[in-house]
Amino acid sequence: MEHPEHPDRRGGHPAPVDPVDHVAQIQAEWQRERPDLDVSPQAVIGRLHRLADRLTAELTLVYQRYGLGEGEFDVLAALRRAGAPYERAPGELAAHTMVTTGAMTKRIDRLERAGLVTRRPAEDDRRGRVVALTDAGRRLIDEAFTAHMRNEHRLLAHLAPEEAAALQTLLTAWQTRLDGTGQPDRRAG
Amino acid sequence: MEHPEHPDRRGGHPAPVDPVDHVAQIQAEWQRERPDLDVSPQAVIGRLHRLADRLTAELTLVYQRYGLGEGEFDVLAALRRAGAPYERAPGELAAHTMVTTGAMTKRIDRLERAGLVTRRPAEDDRRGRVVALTDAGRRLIDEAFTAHMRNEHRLLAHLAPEEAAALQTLLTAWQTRLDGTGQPDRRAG
DNA sequence: CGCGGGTAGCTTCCAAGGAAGCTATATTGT
DNA sequence: ACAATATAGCTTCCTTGGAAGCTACCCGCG
Repeated sequence: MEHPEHPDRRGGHPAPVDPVDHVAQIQAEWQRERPDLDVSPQAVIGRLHRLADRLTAELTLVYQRYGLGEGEFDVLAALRRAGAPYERAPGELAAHTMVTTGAMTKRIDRLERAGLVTRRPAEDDRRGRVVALTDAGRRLIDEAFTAHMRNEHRLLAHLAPEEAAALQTLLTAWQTRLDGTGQPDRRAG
Repeated sequence: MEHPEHPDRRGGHPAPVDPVDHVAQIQAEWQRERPDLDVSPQAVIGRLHRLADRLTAELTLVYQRYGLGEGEFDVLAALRRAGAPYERAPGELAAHTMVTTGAMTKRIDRLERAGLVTRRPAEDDRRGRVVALTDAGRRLIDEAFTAHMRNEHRLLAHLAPEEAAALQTLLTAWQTRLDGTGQPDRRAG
């Protein structure tokens, strides 16, 4: 992406934080180099991406404290959310967590190896499998999710309640409208 | 992540779009399973992530039309933005695009193989390298970036100007405040 | 009954980055 | 001047996920 989007990435030695505002600086450079273009959308889209990545980095820190990656956390949370007996089919989990079934197989592999979930054949349909939280898995995700929510509260506390509400409204509206008429950009090159 | 966050991922057969609102549904499930927790932050953080991923998916479609991945697009854009003669050190590019130098090496490898950039030794410092856009590279990124901005305008058009302005303000404020006092969550377990 | 399409999960291969360490070179302190 | 340290870029290995295809199985229809 041109993106001013793309903030942090996670580990490594990526860039220092910019003084004024990285996005604004990038816009200024484009202004100079391509004065024929109106790059104002970057102010929103770029900042949205940077903020999302920043938040992801913060949230990931908590997952790590429980020995979980983002993917594993997602799966455990989906199982926990399902309610007792904390079971779901791999395909359901894939749909819920928005990854392919191939990715889900591997996530479950890791969680099974860690003793956090079990995998057994489904009773009715012999193609099917049932993934279930173990006791250790349930305890872990309960603890981790509690810490996760504490963390989200902490992050959101930087906004006043009205600001948070306004932000939520705008995000929901945009998403909804994209889903609505949202045909992708079809124009040729 | 628990995340309602994590929307689309890109390819594959990930989930269908939810009727009401995936995030709201997830919140309801947590409400039932963990009534002791206040999961309201998900309404903002989750939706932010879902929207960001949705936008990324849309933007990626345009990069693909030019045979570029997100990473390559970023590098070409950073070089183009630098102004004539469109040159930068790999380390600068890594910092600008927020990836490790290892990732940058590989991006440059791909772009060099595609004939879009060249790599030559720096004159003053014999450890250094200079990455430069080729003519083909400059032409491609100029075209691709034009299409990219068209695409961003299209996506942003779903918001009224005042909405976009308000969103930008909120995003900037949040990011700034996170950068400010933003110590990560240090609490143990 | 048994054939054929659809479905579920898994496997294999590939793409892209991060982490850490290597090499060559620059810089700094004494 | 020269040893110690820092820096630039690259390389290697590992992780994660997507793409596509495989196998087993279900189910409906002739």
